[in-house]
Amino acid sequence: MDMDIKGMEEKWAGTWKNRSFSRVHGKDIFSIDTPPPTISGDLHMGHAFSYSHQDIVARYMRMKGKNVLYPFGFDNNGLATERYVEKALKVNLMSMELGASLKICTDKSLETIENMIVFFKRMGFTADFDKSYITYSREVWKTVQESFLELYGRGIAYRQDGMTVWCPTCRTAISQIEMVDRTLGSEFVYLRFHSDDSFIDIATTRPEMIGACVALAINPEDPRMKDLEGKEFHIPIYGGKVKLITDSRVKIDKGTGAEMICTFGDQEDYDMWKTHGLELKTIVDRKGIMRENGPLEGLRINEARKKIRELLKNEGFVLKTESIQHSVNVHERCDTPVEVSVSTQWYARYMDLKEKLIEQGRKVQWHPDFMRIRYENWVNGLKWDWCISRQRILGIPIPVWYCRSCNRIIPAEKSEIPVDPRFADKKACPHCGSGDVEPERDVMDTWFTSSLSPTIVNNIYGFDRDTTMNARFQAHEIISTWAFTTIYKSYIHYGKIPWNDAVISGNVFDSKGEKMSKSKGNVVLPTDIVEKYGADSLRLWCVSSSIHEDTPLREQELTRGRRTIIKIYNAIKLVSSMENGKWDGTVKLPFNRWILGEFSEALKKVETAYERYDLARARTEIDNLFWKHFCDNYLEMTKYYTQNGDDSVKGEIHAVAAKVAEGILRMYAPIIPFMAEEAHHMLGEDTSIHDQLWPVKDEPGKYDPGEFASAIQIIDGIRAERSKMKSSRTPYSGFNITCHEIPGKEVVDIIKNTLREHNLAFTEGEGIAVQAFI
RNA sequence: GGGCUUGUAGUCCAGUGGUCAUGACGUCGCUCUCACACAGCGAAGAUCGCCGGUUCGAAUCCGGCCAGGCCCA
Repeated sequence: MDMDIKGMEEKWAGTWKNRSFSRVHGKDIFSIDTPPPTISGDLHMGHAFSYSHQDIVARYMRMKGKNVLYPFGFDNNGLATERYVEKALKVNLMSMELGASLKICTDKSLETIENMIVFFKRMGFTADFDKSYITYSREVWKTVQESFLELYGRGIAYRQDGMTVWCPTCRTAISQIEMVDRTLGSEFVYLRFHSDDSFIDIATTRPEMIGACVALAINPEDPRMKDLEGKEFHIPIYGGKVKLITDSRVKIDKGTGAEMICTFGDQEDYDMWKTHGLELKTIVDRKGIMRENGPLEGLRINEARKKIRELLKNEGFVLKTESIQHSVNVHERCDTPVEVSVSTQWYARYMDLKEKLIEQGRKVQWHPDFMRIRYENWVNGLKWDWCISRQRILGIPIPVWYCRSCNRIIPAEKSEIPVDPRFADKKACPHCGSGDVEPERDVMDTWFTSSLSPTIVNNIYGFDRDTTMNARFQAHEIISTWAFTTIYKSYIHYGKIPWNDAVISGNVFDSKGEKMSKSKGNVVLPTDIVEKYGADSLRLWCVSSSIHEDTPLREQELTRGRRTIIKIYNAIKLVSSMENGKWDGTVKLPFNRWILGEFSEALKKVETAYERYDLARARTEIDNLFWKHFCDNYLEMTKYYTQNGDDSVKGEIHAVAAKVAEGILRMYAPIIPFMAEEAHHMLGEDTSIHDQLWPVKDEPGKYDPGEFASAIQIIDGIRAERSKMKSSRTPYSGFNITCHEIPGKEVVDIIKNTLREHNLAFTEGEGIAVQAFI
């Protein structure tokens, strides 16, 4: 009979829709720091994948009697949401009135969140959606602004001129995350700079920046150094002089081994400028137009580059040009090479904390452990403090004002927050009393918010805000952002680690192992998978490889998952049809003792695997117990005896089969909550399996599955031999079995009855061999 | 370019020193046996990325190389 998986799942999803699985009182708490999904569009397989892992662990921990704190949030602030809203509603937020665009963003994201929750519940996720938070909310603002104020008060958050990356096409500041590397063809121009009595040759891809040249640089190891040290060189075309400086970052073997430093051609220029305290000359505006009061005035960058090359050639400064391929940072959205400039930004200081942060990272248990190395590499490689301000609209406002009269920063009072200075009434400067006060218009980097997820959760649930959570689940590509900033914030605020365990997950790929993306057209929607295979099958796919592994979405895994569900349904149907009989409580039948032994051993392995977050292993062990031991062998053996046995035999089989079946279902329950619940009810239960506890093991050694192992081997051997005979259409009347120890009559009868082969002859000998005879 | 990581039958995955390398999907045989043909039983299919080293013995440890992924430059 065909099974209606979809109908079954929807029945239970309906039952659970309005119940809460939340149980966060008492002491023995297991808390999960869940990633708030970014509100940026459709649900994707990554959501289904990583949230399934968390839900499986949450369900397991509940069965172990833990009070599971499984909070949930949605991240609806930041650039990703802005873009999503702009695209979905075809609006330009930056050109609208601020209040209106914020409202549009909030409304649209709330609508999207509703849809996400519907799907998450359909997946069977048991997070505490009733109490879920959104990052763009007053409650979260409060936590985040408190954090900012504390950092400001302690001098950790500071305001300074710093590098900004601009996209001249989109006319906006962008973050490092939005840049991608492109290899582009370009031209290396070799130029000669003269001093009064000497010269030096440099090579550059950006000759148009020569008007912003503030120094020439050479490696300190360079042999030309001793002749040229301290000399000043004339800037071609523009006049004026620049000094030659030395810096080990200049590569001796690149170009001529000398560079011109301009403010700013690229990030390296910025680094040099900062390190050596050079002058600032700005000649490119934010639209990518030259503003220099020179020959290039008013030209676009590309036009300026052509023109300056001609001018330099005509004046005899160009030695040669060569075509090269080099890597350029471009804006991922429009492919325009980015420009670097300087603007005033807020920073959070951590360059002085590297060692401490590595130490903190080592207190966290990483799963798998090598993810810790990625974290440490990141911390070791940090070069600048964290720029936390963003020139966007949808973000948590930085709660400060500036006094125009005494130029001081006025932070919000603790009692004022949450506050949006952009809308707050103007106030008088507490320092000089002036009413000429200007609000900060920048908002914070979304990671400044995400980094506080444990604090946000602790606040919502009324725990001390520095409470260390049990486990963080997150993907590996955001170790350097989310995991890192969270560890940093926890250390700064509380001197503690945010969680004991960090469970790192991989990405979802398409069936060919490639990343899913809209442009490739290989996106598979989780909702479609649920429709076709069911949520349980999808959850089974989620544990088809280790959590941290990048996992391709393969049809075959989903097929296998669906087969598992159907198999469970049928096996449980058989068990539930068994007669009750009478049983005195002692397990006498050898196959009953055997399956109880196998069950106990599997239970131990599955438990260990769950504890280690090794969900794939847990699933494999349960599958093996269920399919191979329980269905293929155990249930086959019971058939003869449930038909022909007396009442006590029937009673014993029914009791053991039901016990093992229920135990298997409980082991499966965290992974496939729908089928487990359905089957639990088929066995005559009227409670929910998800309110039951983890099965208790029999005392070790009570049932030794090894006692029956040779019987299983003999059965396997006869099956193989019989199949061979039938395939080749060779007639046979019985089997000769050679084995090292001939089983007793009871076991021989079980073998005979199971296989319905009654003509078996046993001989003592080495190993186990089976041969058919005519 | 650097760090981390992965590379096992047509496909996906398990296995971290020792009998003929696990399981699944697919393929092929046989069987519609009273839970299940969305099944059962069986078969074929792997030079365990390549090269070298350690070892009595390596898929498993070490080194190098090649290819994919992620992060960073």
